[in-house]
Amino acid sequence: MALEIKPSQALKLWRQVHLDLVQDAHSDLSVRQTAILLTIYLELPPHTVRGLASRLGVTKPVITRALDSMGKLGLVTRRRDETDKRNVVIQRTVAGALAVEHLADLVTARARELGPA
Amino acid sequence: MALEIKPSQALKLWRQVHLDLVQDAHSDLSVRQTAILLTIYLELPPHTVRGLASRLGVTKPVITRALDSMGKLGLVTRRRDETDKRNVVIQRTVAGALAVEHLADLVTARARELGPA
DNA sequence: CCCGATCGTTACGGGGCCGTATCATTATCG
DNA sequence: CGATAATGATACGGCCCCGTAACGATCGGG
Repeated sequence: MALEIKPSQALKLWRQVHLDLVQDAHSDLSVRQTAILLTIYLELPPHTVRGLASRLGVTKPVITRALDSMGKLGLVTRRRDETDKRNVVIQRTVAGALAVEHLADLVTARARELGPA
Repeated sequence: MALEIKPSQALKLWRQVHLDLVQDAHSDLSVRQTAILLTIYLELPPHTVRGLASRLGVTKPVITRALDSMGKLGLVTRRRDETDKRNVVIQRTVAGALAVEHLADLVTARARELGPA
């Protein structure tokens, strides 16, 4: 059951949601951070720094720094893996889940307003 | 003719396209720059710095700097308005149109791959 | 004609993110 | 036990973006 969307509709949707994001003071996430956040909340745990780095095709420091920033915003938490203390397990938070849900609402709402052109 | 999309589909779409953008070396635009680019290419000309600033809810220097960056990438061009030499008219370019088209293809392709959940 | 208003740009200080290289900690294997 | 590998964090230098404030150029009304 694929989602049929015309290129012009896709652009309108993309633009409108981005306008919303720019004006929303709480949405200060970069493209990379958004990709990380959604991967954490959509793919099955556990998530590690290394796993996210290879999944996104970026270096590990990118993930570490993004987790620092998102941690300050309360969107994710880190905990050491007790079975292998080298690993760090990234955990979801209530605030993070709310942010993801907010984004989903934003996209669906703007999609609903799209015209046929 | 609204576009019906479920929240879970919206999130999957958003995530997948963002993963593509992160891995695409040519896509180095921030959220703000993307909003500006799409506004220029989707809304009717003429576009001015002041108009874009008020449309996005940001200050004028933000627009000026974004146009500088996007100009270096060849995505837009500026020209002084001869009738009122205080104004600057932002113009589209072939490279910018291609970039917008590429984004549209990306979104539509990923939407087509979505499952029903 | 002049002075205020408007437009876009630039200057400044601050902060964030990047990639590479390196580090400390921990696990693994001979 | 000791050497090696693996994991995540940190240091460094560089670049880009931000918001505020100021600036030069241009227009327009009195």
